[in-house]
Amino acid sequence: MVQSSIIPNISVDCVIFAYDKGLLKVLVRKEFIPTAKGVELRYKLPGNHMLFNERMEDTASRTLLEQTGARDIFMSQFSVFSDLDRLMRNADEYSWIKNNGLIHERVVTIGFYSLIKLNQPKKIKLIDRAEWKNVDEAFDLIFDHKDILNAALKQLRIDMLLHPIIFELLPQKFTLGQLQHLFEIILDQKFDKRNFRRKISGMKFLVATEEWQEGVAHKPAQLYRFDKRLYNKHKKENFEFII
Amino acid sequence: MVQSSIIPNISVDCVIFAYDKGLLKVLVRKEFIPTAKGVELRYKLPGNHMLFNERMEDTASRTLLEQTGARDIFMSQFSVFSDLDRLMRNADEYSWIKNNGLIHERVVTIGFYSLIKLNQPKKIKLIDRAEWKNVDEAFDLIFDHKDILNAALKQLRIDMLLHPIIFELLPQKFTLGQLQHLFEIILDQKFDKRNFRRKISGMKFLVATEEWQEGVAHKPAQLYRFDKRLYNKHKKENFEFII
DNA sequence: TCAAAAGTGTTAGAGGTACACCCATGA
DNA sequence: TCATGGGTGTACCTCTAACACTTTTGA
Repeated sequence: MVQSSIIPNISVDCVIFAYDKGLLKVLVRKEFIPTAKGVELRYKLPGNHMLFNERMEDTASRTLLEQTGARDIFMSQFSVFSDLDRLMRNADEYSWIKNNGLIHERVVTIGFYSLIKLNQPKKIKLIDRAEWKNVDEAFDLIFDHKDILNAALKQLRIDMLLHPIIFELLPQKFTLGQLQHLFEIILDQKFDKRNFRRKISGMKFLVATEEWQEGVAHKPAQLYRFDKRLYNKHKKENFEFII
Repeated sequence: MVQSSIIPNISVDCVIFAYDKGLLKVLVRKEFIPTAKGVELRYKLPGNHMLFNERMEDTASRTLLEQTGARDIFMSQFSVFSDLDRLMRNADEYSWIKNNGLIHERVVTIGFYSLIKLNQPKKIKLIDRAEWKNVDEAFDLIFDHKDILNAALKQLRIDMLLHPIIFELLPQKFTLGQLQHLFEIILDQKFDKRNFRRKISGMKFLVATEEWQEGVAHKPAQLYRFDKRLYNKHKKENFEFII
């Protein structure tokens, strides 16, 4: 891809969430920023400038593919960030990215958030310098990327109550305990186990498989899966997901 | 403002809603497009290219001010439109806007929707060629503006259930009948009058004034107002609006 | 045998839904 | 006096919230 095909004033930034070992993770890229005090390690969200022959969704897919090696990842455009000083809040960060030659003084960025299954079925291969960070430990992000992350989380919290997107973070087959726990960590709110399961069991599109957990030091849980077809049938009547 | 300060690839389009005589209106601009068959009357949403020294909200405010003469109008950024052919789906429309000299081949537009009080308290003065159209009669919009309008409506329907924004469309003092009717026409759904009023009366931030409707050919209704302070107090406990 | 999560019912209260009549006003 | 929307109460039912114990497994 040639340099000239880049739209200089528009970029797409991706907030890629994953659920791993009971924690909500976000994908960040390590960057080493030279400052007066020496080289500082900072993080940024993955992103790219939009190309002239791309829709914003294409730029987002390209970024996801580039960072994780995965295609067909769930993504949702949630907000735009256009503050005049968004790249210039910190002089060191700005001169660093300016020196990388990729950037115009004024870049409006379109925020996408993505949900990705870490285990199955697609293999995830992070590129060099990309890493998963716990969402609540991702503070030292450059530019306005912390704002973007917070806005993504806020949108995710709304969307997950209205649409069945939470399953994008879980393996194909999961336990109700995992499902409940994932709700709890994203919403930062505890649910009563029995009430949660009663509500869930009213959802016809959550179907029990004949498989059980293995190798756990407690009573193994039955595995469930999300049935998209059943969901599409039922949502017409039920209007939406609504947990 | 000089031409050179325009960012050529980014625009903001505004879907401005209003409630008038029991109908939901949207502001459109008349455009006369020369075609092989003669001059055709088409409509477009108001919008502007972003300037280099503007945030997207500034571009939106500028557009609102320019079209209606009003400031401090409620607005909300809801989506971005970046399809490659979004300005070129129709050759006549494209050559018309290209001849107006304002446009680059590739423009990504940021969609805002606005809610505006037609009667009070600010005086609305539409500029030439702007007019209110019933939302369900706004079909012949150019470019992808019909898509933008539909997306705005969809977002409005979600937002109005979660946040107390519906009052932005009503006069400062309104009847419960108006409020219910406005819900009904936006959501395209009927509500039971008694149940609606019971629910409403649980909302402490909707306060009855000591004024009544005048000049109506039926029993005059009591006027209510939305109290933002009370809302801000109560929402902490109640989490949100949620109708 | 211990620790850890799975799995399961009941009750009380709150909130939702469905439904019909009289009232005040201007035309 | 008629048409129009305003204003009101009740009964049923569903959903929510709160709560504790037994089971199965690996370590």
